[in-house]
Amino acid sequence: MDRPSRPTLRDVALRAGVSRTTASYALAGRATEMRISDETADRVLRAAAELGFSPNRTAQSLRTRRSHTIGLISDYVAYGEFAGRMLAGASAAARARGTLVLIGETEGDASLEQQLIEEMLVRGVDGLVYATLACRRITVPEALRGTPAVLLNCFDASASLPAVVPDEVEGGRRIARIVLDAQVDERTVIVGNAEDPTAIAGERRIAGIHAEFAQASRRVSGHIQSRWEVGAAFDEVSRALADGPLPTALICLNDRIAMGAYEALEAAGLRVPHDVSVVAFDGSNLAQWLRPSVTSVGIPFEQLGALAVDLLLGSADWPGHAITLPMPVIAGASVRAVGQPGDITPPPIEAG
Amino acid sequence: MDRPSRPTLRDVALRAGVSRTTASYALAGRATEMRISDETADRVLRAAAELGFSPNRTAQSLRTRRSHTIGLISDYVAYGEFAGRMLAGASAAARARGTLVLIGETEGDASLEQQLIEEMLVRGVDGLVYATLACRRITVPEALRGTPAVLLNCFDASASLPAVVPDEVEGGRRIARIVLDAQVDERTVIVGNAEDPTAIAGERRIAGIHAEFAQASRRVSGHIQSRWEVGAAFDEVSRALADGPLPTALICLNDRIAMGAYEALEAAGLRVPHDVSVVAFDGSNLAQWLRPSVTSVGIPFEQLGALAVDLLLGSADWPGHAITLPMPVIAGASVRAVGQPGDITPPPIEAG
DNA sequence: CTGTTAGCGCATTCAG
DNA sequence: CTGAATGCGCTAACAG
Repeated sequence: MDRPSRPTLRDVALRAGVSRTTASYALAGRATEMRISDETADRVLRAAAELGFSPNRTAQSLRTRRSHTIGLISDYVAYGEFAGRMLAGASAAARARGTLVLIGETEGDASLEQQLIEEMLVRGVDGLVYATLACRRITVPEALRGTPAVLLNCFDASASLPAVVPDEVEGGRRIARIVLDAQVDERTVIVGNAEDPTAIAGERRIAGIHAEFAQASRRVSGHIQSRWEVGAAFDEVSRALADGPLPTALICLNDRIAMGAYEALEAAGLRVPHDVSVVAFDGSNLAQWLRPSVTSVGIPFEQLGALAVDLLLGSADWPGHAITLPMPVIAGASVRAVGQPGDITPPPIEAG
Repeated sequence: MDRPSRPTLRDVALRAGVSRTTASYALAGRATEMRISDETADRVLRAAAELGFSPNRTAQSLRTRRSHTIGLISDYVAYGEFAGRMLAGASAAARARGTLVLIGETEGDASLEQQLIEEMLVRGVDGLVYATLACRRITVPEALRGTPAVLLNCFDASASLPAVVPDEVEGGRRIARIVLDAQVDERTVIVGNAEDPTAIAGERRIAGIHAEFAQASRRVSGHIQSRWEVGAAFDEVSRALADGPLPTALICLNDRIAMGAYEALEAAGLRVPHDVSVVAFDGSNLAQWLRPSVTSVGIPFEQLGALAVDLLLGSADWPGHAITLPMPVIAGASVRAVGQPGDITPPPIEAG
């Protein structure tokens, strides 16, 4: 008493009174090409519909070597909202092309990574998306060679594989422009370190900020080193506030740092944006939940994921170098508007 | 010039100088059972290793009707950290049994849901996990009938399918016990509504809180209705603080509400836990990031996901009704300790 | 226009 | 102990 097995092509052909070949062609939409009469093709289609037939992808895959399935390997699929958004974007783009996504979480373990890639390959995936939670420079795993693959939120120095990453430098410029435009840039301080040599988001964001300030003939006044965590940021910003002159603007390298900075400012009796303007990166939910909401440059995770899949499945072209996607500014209420009264009235500043 | 195709069983047999049958048995670990000499079996294993052989799962699957792949259907895989944690737990449990996970996000669309289930079935998945982001009562989709399936973070009233859910009632009791033990329960107010008839977390948490209070011959003093969002909670708690008597303890139905409550308390010049103790549900990162960190009852998402998969793949037994998993208390610093000075010194309270 | 035939790579029954 | 033969469900030459 097994569960009733699904109808097979044979059943459809039988019911339509044709051969399996004819049924196959009709179902594949190659009726006219194969000069099958409309009447016959129609009969096949009707039979299939009545039986609720859909082709067994396993058998189809064995024959055609296309599984309509791709694999997505990531260091973390469970770390906050970001990985989920990449997955969602990739999954939606794949589904739009009739393919499903197999997931694998490596937790950064190279051996596990290789096992997962192998497991996907023996299942005949049509290709692999290799993603990282944090944007980083990587060396392509050996197991990825010989298979269609695309890098998502990471890239290889030799550009051996198509890659999709956020335009972090331009993102840095955008957030800097907001500070400059609001004229709260008298004492702008960056918060967050950039010590991990493989995670490149920090250095690129900083580079963008400096570039935009330089272009406006301005300079960033300081840099508070801090891990990208709430607690660390609270500690470091608190210390900086106690030690040095008050900043007029804080550019936090991510939203968690902004949260820590908020807490530190509040503890110091400073108000955002009245006393200090705060901007950040990531555009996470957290940025919107804080009071006032943080103006933050978001990461287009869904689009990154979707583009990676489109690249993999051939509907997008690869220019031969990493594709960068723009980072949207998500406006909050954490920047003092020009002309809005504050403790410090912005004086005209001479260019450095 | 195709990429070199993977070695096949034939190649292994050839290299070992045996038939495909023998190679198959040796590789399947059925050497002794089939009375194959150790020497021969060894030769096969070596040949396989040298060639880097692993069986083509597609072919294997077509023959055996087992794909070593399961599908996970969820309304949202991209909504915050929760869905990711379920995925991670499910994925890890599956991998431990040599199976991979196919994902599908329905966004609550029944038609899309059915399509995704069908797509997974035609790929020959060994079973399906049907998950919801919020714990809810559901009616099992028709497409799930006739296939091994397990419900994750949701359940069917008729218990037609194995289900795994957090023990929300016991979670409610635990958080209530913390408030009672700390003796900050003079004026305990619940924050959050429970209006969605299908999402049962709210009503169960509330039931647990009331039960524990009743057992201690105490009563909850009030209930602030609010959507489970930061902004809404800020508004409602602010209003309540302005209108009525000050609470001594706030039990927030999730962490986002707690964040809104924190902001409202701060705006009202009240300190946590000095003036008001705050506890919550979900145990999200947010609870740890707030200052002071929020004592929160967590949801064991990884374990829920893992257990669902174990149930599906047959290594765990189903008692015939939904399995509940305990919700761990994640201690924070948001509850005033017994004897710690506060604006309100807890007097002995007469039982109601 | 349609049917026959031959595998895709593997597991398995049945003779040696 | 081992090898030849069969078929999972489907696609695609290749004849009719």
